[in-house]
Amino acid sequence: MTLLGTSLAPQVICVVGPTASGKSDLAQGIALALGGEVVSADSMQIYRGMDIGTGKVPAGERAVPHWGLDIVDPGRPYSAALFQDYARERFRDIAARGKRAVLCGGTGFYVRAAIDDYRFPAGEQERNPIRERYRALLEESGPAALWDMLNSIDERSAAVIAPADSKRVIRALELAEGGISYAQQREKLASIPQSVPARFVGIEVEPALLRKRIDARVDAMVAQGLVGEVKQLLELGFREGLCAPKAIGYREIVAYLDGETTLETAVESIKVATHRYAKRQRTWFRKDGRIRWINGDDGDSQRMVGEALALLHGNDA
RNA sequence: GGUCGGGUAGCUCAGUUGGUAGAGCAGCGGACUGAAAAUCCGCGUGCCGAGGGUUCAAGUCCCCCUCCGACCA
Repeated sequence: MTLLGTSLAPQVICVVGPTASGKSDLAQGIALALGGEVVSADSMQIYRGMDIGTGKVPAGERAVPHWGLDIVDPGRPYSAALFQDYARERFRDIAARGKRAVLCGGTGFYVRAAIDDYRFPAGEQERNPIRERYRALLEESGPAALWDMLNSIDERSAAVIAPADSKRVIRALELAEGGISYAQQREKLASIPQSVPARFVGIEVEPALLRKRIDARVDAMVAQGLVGEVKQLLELGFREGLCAPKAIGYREIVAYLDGETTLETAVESIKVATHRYAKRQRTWFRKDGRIRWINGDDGDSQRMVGEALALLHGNDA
């Protein structure tokens, strides 16, 4: 919208798909071909020091600038709202230099926050006393009591949130204190307009094949020193973080280092958790009609880049 | 070779006094406006190892075969 006026409106190219589908290579390949720069939309790659387990493209393999990596310490909370600001700043900056932004995301929520007209209520802060209060309440009274509470304050929101979904119950309570209705926000969801000019390319991989690829990737991460990486993070107070310690691959290795499981079962759990994560990603992206899908079964990124470019050009005005 | 266990959903197993089967995990489908790799919701037809028998009716009882495990030789 702000970039109208040129026939060459530099649309952001979004590369999406489940983990291990080959997004990073495809995004970089497209950026290379178009003189672009990659902006990662990944809720875990933003953290410094979480490299192996998040599958960050190693610094030595970055042929174009990569943004959205290592922007915050693992102890810090982060959010889709912060990413929205960050990504849009990057888009502007990249465009100002005459380059093309290639958003590469596995975190569907972040992709939508960056591209679509999501309006997050103001007032974000690092330590959220209201949230902490409700969290404490959840601890002592349980999920049902919390939901009942929401139900008495904001019936409509309670109606659309499952009683066990404490995270959203808390968020709705928070919003209610500020006079905002969670339910009302949610109703607008379906009709949110796109606010950043963009094109979408998605990679799909046959599920059974993807699972095998994920398993191999997890084994490779362990071989590359995932355990050591987690140890180092723990020394830096990794446990205190709100989001980062929940990352797949990290929480399981922490459990192993705490002596709660064997390395073998930890690795097995990482694989299973990643399969499920890929499933959720598929579900998320599947419903987005803007995405043009290309097949990534063979993992041939050269071919995928060619196909993606053809697809993008074909639609170009 | 013999004795005892056991062969039931992809995996681990339940299955009451015989009335054609059910959990967990996996998997699949879905939701998702400040945590999203998070959080939550929904989905269980499988030659009950093969064959024969008893019975109105067998995963469940009897016979035989077969496979796995343990023990005895």
